[in-house]
Amino acid sequence: MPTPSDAVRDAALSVPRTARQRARTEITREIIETARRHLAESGAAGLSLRAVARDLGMVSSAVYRYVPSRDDLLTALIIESYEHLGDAVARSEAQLRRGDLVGRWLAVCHAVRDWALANPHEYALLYGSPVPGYAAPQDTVPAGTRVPMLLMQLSADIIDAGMSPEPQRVPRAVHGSLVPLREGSGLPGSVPDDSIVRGIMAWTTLFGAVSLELFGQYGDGIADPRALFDHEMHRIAALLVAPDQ
Amino acid sequence: MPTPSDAVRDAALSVPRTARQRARTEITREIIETARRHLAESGAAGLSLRAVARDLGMVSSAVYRYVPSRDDLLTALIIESYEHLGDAVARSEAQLRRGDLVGRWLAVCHAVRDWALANPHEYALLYGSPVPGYAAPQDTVPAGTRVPMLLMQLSADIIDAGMSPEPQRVPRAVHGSLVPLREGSGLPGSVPDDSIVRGIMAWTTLFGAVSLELFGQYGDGIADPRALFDHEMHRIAALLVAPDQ
DNA sequence: CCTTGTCAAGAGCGCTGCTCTCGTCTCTTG
DNA sequence: CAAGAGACGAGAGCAGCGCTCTTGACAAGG
Repeated sequence: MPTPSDAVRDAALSVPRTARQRARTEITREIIETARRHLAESGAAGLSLRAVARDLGMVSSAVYRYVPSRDDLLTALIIESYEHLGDAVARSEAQLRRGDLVGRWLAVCHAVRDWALANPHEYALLYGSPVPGYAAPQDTVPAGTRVPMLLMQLSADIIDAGMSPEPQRVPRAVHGSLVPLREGSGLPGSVPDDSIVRGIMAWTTLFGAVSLELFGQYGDGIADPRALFDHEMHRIAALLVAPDQ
Repeated sequence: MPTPSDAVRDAALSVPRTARQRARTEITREIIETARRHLAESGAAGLSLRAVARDLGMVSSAVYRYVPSRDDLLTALIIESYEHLGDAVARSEAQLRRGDLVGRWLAVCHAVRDWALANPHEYALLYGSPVPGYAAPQDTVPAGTRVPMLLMQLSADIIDAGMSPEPQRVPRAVHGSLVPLREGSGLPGSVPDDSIVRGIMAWTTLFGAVSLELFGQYGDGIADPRALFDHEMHRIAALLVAPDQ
């Protein structure tokens, strides 16, 4: 008695057994794929289970054999999109010399921005207002932390290279605030609070800049958003690694 | 022959003449008010013209005499929300001594965050993913730039007080990128590019921090978001005004 | 072979945004 | 003051949505 939730999971793992099960995971994958195409074209708000079914030549009720609900389909798309973004960023960042810390930071920045510009609806789904009530369940967390994790690794590398800026004192309350993050991320205890704060602020500014641009907050006030973005991220770089090179 | 768009505008201006017109602006205002209540409770996605009509004891088609479409209603709510946020921020910032530049910056930060926490759905409507296709027309621009304008004024005051940090060199492309913003904001030409960039980055980090927290990107990694936010904004303060006090 | 379980299809419920018509009421003009 | 022009509320209706339930056909396993 396979439930639709199982189908979504199996489609990701893709470990079929009988012909029935193979067909099942196959169709589930097709549904998610078609939904991803619709998402890219019309955005999350315009994603319709019925339209997806129509595209696949099946009737809407049949889709519910494979997907429990529209929200679950969106959740699957969220996870998939996080992975796509994570892949794009990791791929871009991996091309640089490990010792080129500033270069790696800038690579992450532009990879995020480029991906967001290429996939605006997906980015909006990930980082915009949470659409379906407050859907985002625990399933999306591991995928969603990939980019922040990558930045944490970069922070650790900066420390190892002895390129950290003069550590700044961090208030007691902030130290306590970071405890669950330390535990959840497996960050070595030797990383000082100051570095974590710097990492968070860098990620915050990166996210903020991309979102402001993509969500139209600049209006037509900024002629060349890429130039501004690049400059901003260069300035943040000075926050992350000491300028003495 | 009053069009529904006129009704929405008149409700804001409220200059009635005949009894008919007074009733018209009155009802239009009630519609927007009820819609704002629904927005606060269920979010933009859950806002239904029919539900608003039901709440007002009228039939759905009657609402269309006053509001051209759901998107226009949302646009009206966007403008109203921008004004509310702008009021809250301006009120909070005005309470501080003009010379207390860091204090004014922090007041703006906490006013934005407090308002966002108190009105999450409104904040999501303003700064989250643009819901209705790409609605946000020109009407929302003046209201939407209130907070950034306030920060621009703060930047100008910092310069006037001679408290600006050592100006940093700004690339040619970035200078050009800022031209339309200079023209649109009536900023005095004496304000250097560097100050504008600092202002944009401050606004970017403020916006990013509030959005990351409100949209659930911190997960449960941050125990005391307010403490972290306050600390981050203090650090940004050092970017805006020279630490020599 | 035959039972069990999976499947696609269709009908249907309640909701949505939006349009059109119709009878009524009000304001304005002759 | 009366008559025509215009604004209005109510209702029916269309197409779409998410989702549920029933029905009949098919395949898998005992």
